[in-house]
Amino acid sequence: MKIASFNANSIRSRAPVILRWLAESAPDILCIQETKVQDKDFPLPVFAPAGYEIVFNGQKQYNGVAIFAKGQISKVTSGLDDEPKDPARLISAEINGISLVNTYIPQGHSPDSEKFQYKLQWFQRLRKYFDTHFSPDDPLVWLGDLNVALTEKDVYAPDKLYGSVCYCKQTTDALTELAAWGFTDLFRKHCDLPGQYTFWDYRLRGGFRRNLGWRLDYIMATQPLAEKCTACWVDGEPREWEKPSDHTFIIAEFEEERPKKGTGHL
DNA sequence: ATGGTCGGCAACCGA
Repeated sequence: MKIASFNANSIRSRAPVILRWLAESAPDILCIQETKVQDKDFPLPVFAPAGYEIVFNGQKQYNGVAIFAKGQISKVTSGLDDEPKDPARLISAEINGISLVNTYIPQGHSPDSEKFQYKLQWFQRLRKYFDTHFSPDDPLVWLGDLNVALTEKDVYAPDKLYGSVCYCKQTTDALTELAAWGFTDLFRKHCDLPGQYTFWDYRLRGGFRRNLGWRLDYIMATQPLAEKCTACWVDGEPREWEKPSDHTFIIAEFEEERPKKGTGHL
């Protein structure tokens, strides 16, 4: 069983990339952020041949989240509980007995801005959301573009970049504290290497080739699922795609539930 | 090089 995450930066523009990746990687679940499309314009016919059930919640121009799944999707909700709910930044569902929370956390603009305070509040509100709806004992996956690089291994130039909205004390503390609710960072569980990124700024010349990246996209899981995770890796070369992008895919693999011996018919 | 390039959408905002 495989679960993946991808910031599409426009699902309509990135559709050919997503279709090809789905065919190659065959995830059971793919969560997408920054679809940048209103629900009435979501390109369902484009993705129909891939054979996924799709749920989504978007808005005009910015944000937007979606879940693709091979299994049946149930209990779909959007947004945080309190105002502003930000329904185009959080979509939750249940698939094959697993709860999923797919988030696109605010980027923060600059550390001295109101938008940065809003970003920090988002982590506080998300903790309340987890407290209200889940227990750390539930099989729960929280994934998406969290807009935080957790440690010096997660950015290309930690000394130079420390203090930016996606890598500073407030944001790394916010994510560390929220993860302490009961989540394991599945990528870090399996790989201790620096230089493993999911985002490269378009504006840096040769940024991908020079690996001037950030690890901003995560697959987090509670203990019952984290212990079943057998691998987690970043996948794809986004500057080489037919529609080059600034994010790449992250994917986690879990043990299949196997029928127990001796319980079948002879 | 304290820069620059995308996407949506039609002048700029957001990343």
